[in-house]
Amino acid sequence: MVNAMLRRSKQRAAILKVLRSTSSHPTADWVYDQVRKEIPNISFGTVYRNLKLLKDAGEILELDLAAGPSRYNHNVRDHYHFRCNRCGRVFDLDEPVDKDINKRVAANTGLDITGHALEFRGLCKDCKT
Amino acid sequence: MVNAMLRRSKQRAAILKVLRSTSSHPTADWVYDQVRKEIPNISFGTVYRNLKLLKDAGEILELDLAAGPSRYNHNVRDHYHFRCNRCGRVFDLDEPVDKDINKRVAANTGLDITGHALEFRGLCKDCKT
DNA sequence: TTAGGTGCAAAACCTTTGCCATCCC
DNA sequence: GGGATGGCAAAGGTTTTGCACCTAA
Repeated sequence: MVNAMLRRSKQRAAILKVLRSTSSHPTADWVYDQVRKEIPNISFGTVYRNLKLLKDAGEILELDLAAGPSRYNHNVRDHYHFRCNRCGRVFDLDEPVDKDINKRVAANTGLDITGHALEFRGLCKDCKT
Repeated sequence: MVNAMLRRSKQRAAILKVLRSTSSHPTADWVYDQVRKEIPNISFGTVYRNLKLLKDAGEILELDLAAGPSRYNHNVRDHYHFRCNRCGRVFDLDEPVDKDINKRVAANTGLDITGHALEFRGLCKDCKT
């Protein structure tokens, strides 16, 4: 519950270094491969444990767009989502979809952008107490 | 590759009915539990197979916000992401974060909104050929 | 000294797949 | 009949966890 004291370890330092060396958002698997170049016998458990510790300590971010099992929906229109932080349920939102933002960001970045996904977070009506 | 012919089956019909009965975005596990009330001996494999078939047929959507393994990032500022449709890599974007949109959507929906995640899709510079 | 950290391996989860019987067209 | 579909179970990929041994403070 309370902040556990984080001790130094070369494994954690190496993991952090690898993460800071890239501008992409690697998977645990990729981090493991990279760190093994420096610490050949590091284990997967250690990588996962440290990613979790670093995340809890606020030193890194886990891409929460990729959280939990797949979810399915019969609504095939383009739309946005809301995910409740407490119960985890996901609902459709009836908000207008911003069709220009793809072009704006494409112009700014030079990337070839075909779409976007937007998910809001908070408490749903049931969980609001 | 070509559209396989979709034949009728009571299992697939039941799965679709369950999905259409809810406004949330259930997991395969939840769908399985619901469908079992009607078809007690349906199997998990059938649920997954049909979710995939229905998705490929465009009848339902898989929430692609929850795709693939977790990804980690040392950038803890609030920021948006770009995911390449071809190579799958994820990058940070240096676009301004819209801080007002949470309030706007909260006002429209009555939900308690604390944040949002925005991810753009397309082809990265390396994959653009 | 000692609580936190590691390596290893097993387990837990979620999803896919192979096999063969069954059903629909 | 023959290809699509289903049930079952095994396998696959990702993440977590228990345990005995280390190590930083």
